[in-house]
Amino acid sequence: MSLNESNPATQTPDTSISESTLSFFKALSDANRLRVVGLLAHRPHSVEELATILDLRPSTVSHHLSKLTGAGLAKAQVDGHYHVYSLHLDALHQHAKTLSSYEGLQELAEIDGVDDPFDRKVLSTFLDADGRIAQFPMKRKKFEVLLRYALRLFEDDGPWTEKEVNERLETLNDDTATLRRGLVDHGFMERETGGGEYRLLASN
Amino acid sequence: MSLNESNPATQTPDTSISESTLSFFKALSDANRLRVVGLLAHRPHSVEELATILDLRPSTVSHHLSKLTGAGLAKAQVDGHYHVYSLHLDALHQHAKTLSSYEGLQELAEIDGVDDPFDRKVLSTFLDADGRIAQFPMKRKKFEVLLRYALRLFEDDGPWTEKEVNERLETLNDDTATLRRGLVDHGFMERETGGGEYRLLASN
DNA sequence: ATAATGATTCGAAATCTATCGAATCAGATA
DNA sequence: TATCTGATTCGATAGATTTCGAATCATTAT
Repeated sequence: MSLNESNPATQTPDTSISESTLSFFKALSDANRLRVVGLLAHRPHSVEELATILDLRPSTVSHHLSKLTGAGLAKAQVDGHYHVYSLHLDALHQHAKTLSSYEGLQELAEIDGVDDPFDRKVLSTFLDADGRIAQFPMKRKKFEVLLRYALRLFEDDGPWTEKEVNERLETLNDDTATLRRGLVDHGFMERETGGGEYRLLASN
Repeated sequence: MSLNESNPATQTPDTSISESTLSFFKALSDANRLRVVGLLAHRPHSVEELATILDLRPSTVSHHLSKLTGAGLAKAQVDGHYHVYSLHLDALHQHAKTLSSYEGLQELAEIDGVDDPFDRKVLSTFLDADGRIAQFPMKRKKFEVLLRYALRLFEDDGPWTEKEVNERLETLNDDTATLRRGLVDHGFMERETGGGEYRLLASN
């Protein structure tokens, strides 16, 4: 029993992974594009040249080049009506470094859709490999990062009973009371005065 | 006018690129597989665990893992009836190095279907980026590597007239006489006594 | 201005890939 | 031995990718 199963809010698709890493590998996952990179490593080439060497139509080469530039691997320099493409080494070296470092690799499994570097850092510190909260941080600011992380369990329309809230929070940590009180005290949720049900506050 | 156009022998498909490089990038060109790598970078996981975390069926995860192991990125350790997968860092570091070094990148455009390391070295030295012979080596052994490279222009059934032979060799170097004589003198081709046409000798 | 050339975009066809469920296989357990 | 559980393999399907040719753009040449 883990995250992601009966819970609608955890059905997050593959929006994880620094989008750029994926497009980087996708760009290099085709034989012809690898050859293009090899050719550009020798010297810059125009689209037509590449088309002749690779025995492909210019439109096809253009398509490949757009994937490479999209991944930051190549850049075009317009000269006359030739578009001369050359390699852009920065992206290559950066991703090569990711592959060489252990931390870089671990970040590939980082939490979905979290862009802020501070948030990523906090989450990678306090979540275990299964995405559960391993330990609560002392600092208020870090605790709030975890609370925002917990909010993704409540993306459907509320309100929810305390029992429902607890069930969802339990996928993150057994100490549901701390989490539930945290959500209220830090202004992410409110408890209705009437039935005592919970709902989200705006701004989320 | 370059290699690869009206010539049947140059219609070589994408058999270039150290097959392993391509499968490496293909293995990492999927969001879920990247997440698997990230998870394995934290600690080894069983198929079932991964399936739960990623919210995929075990059969799907199995499929992904077979791609990763096929690329040398992961390896399974059978324990009980659990298959515990862990990262295999060697492949990662090796390919990361390819990406960081200029020569490594250039080899991505290396010549189709040449496996022998010595041959690859010679060809990368004496061919230009378009696959033409930039210069003739002095050493007999290296010259023969180029002659074997030239043989791929004659994969259809001969014989060919001297004019036809020259036309094909011209795609490699303007000095067709040197190449043509080389092919004969080193025993790759023979000239018929009758009509003077050229044909291949066996062993090729 | 008109034509020509190289590049890109668009739409369509063929191929490949990710994913699932069902069937099978292999240890472990009763 | 029979059964259960986790892993793999197989077949099917929906979706993505590669590739082409035709149409369009932009820039140079006539």
